[in-house]
Amino acid sequence: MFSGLLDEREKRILCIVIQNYIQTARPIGSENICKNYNLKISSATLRNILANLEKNGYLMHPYTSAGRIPTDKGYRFYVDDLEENKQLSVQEEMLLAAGYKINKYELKEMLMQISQLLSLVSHYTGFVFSVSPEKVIFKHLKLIHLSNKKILAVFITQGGLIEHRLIHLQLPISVKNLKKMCKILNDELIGFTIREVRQEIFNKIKEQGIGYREFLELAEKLGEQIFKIKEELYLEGIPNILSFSEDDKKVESIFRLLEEREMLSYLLKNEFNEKEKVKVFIGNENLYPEMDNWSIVSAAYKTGDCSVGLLGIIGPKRMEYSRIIAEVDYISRMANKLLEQVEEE
Amino acid sequence: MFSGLLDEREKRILCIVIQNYIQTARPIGSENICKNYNLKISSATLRNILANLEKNGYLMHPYTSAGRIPTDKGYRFYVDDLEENKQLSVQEEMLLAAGYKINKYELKEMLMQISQLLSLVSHYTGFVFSVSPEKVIFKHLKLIHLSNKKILAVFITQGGLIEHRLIHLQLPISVKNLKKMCKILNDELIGFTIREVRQEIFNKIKEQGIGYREFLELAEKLGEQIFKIKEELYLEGIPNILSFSEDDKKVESIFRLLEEREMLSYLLKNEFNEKEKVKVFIGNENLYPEMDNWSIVSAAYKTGDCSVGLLGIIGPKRMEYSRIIAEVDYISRMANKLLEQVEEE
DNA sequence: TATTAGCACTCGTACTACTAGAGTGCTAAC
DNA sequence: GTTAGCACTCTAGTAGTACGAGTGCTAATA
Repeated sequence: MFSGLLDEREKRILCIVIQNYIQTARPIGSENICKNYNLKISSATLRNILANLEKNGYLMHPYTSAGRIPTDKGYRFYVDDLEENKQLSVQEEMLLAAGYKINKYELKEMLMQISQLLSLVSHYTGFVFSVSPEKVIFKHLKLIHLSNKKILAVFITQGGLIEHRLIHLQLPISVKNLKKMCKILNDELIGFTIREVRQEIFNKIKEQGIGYREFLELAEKLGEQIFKIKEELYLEGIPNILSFSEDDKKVESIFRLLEEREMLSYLLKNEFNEKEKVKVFIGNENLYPEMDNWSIVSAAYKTGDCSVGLLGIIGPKRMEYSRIIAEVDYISRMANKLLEQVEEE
Repeated sequence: MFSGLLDEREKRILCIVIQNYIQTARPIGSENICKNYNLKISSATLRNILANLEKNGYLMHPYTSAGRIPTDKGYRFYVDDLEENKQLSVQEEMLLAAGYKINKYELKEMLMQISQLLSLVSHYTGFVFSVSPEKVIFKHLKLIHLSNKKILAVFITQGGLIEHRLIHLQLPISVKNLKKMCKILNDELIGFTIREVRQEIFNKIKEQGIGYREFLELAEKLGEQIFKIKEELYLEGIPNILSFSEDDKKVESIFRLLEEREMLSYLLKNEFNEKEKVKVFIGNENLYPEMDNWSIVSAAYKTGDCSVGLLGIIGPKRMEYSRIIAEVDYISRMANKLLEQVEEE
């Protein structure tokens, strides 16, 4: 028996060890496996196999006479092996479809609700990480004249995001001029990303040569105040994750990590390109030492303008991957469908 | 020495015990107090005093030969005693004033930033609990015609809250009719609370006798979709609270409690009337058993229309009350000032 | 060559026993 | 009212021990 690939029996046993550990959070030993699973081999043979799996890095044991627990490589194998049959049961799917009404009227609220849904069904912590401003495309701007010095600006992106802001001007502007300005901006800026809009808006107005000072002021303030969307993170079900603190008290560092958003931003930018498949990041695969005992199951979602965000769940490394992957997969597909609808309408 | 009120020396010693416990999280005994604080009495006298304080319910000791720790009543005394000189140092005040730029352009974002600020300076978990819809007063509605069947509705409350929503109609509506509808609603609904608006909007349109079916549809959808604001809770600095889990793992239950919002809603409705003073809720004073080891320091804030919300921090019962009270006080006054500005402008 | 039984060995957990020390409460003297 | 002295109590920490789960190795077996 040389190292390298695993034969069927080894796979089977590896999966048993992992599933057992996921369920019980305890190491399991050869004797116990023999007793509980009807493998037609003795515990001695099993020990040989386990030793081999350990030699190849799939398992480890915390001390000499403890049973085996999976390594990250072990989990990785398990998850990859699983990935094919990640299907929700019909009941679950119906439950998900029927049991939750997502609000389609406001993108932000919708994202929040999706993250709630993720937490609800997974029993871990759900997150939705919104799209980065480089990818969001401007569609339409409305400037509403509340008074000569008070303008309500509302813009809509191609993905259906709506942002509003109250703008206070130093120099008064007339209704007529406001309309003019609005038309110019809509004509000039359509199709730009929000970041570009922010950079260009002042110049566009200047170029037009209609250099009323109030135009320039408004353009400047619009750029500063409204075209300034940022990545947002919706986290729901935080208490769920707390119940898994188990051995170490590193939960705190996880939340610090999440609050910084850097990690999710990194994943979004580097790990998800076009495909919208569910991806699993196990323990140290996340590159952050704080994530040592945790895994992320996530998928990208697309808004109407093809910008991408990230959604998924964070849970302990020993999570029920098969269930969770199926759930995240389902919800991400649901999210994409919902977002398409927002766009169409 | 009969029970009842505390004399100066007793007060002094009570405060020493509490401060010590706040700093070290350990019981302290008579001998130690004598050694470290220059009281001109022996440890035996001290023991008599401590026993007396315990008899009166200000202190307790977890077991026979442990030192004393404060009870809720003890903390309460300490905090009430403190309340007078809750002043921020000049440096701190300047730091707070200079170090943080609150965004004044969007109420929701502002509230979120305030809660971040609370967490940042207190090192505990900051919260801002927004106003209940019964108290928010309608000011202005804009209906923006995007297409015949697609309306962007934006409304502004007297407190400066802006809400928008995209409305999809079954029956097309013309620009002219939309304007008409908008005018009617603005005339009829000004001064109502949002809850009332929601109840009345359909009737108001009906009463006008201009019963085009598209008017009724729009009125109905407006009521359903946009005049539907709810209490919101901004929580920041969750990791901070996790580092205080100490003895028991009840942090989880705290967060479940917070997610439910009921407690804060209760406080807001029952404990804060007109005055905008900082209030401290210690341990079981909160009525929720989960709060046993935690305290809330909070203050009400007012938006322009005199509706009220709650802000503050949640931290371990043994927190640095004097510092925290001063900070919450300062930030709540700052918030009120900011909100006044929003209104004025 | 793969499988198995047998067995010595390892190490962590759980339990017990013991000690040191911190702190109390009481008493009697000042 | 204050203080010194002292017996008493209880915890935290340490050490010792027994148990048992599990391993890894060896030699026999199919």
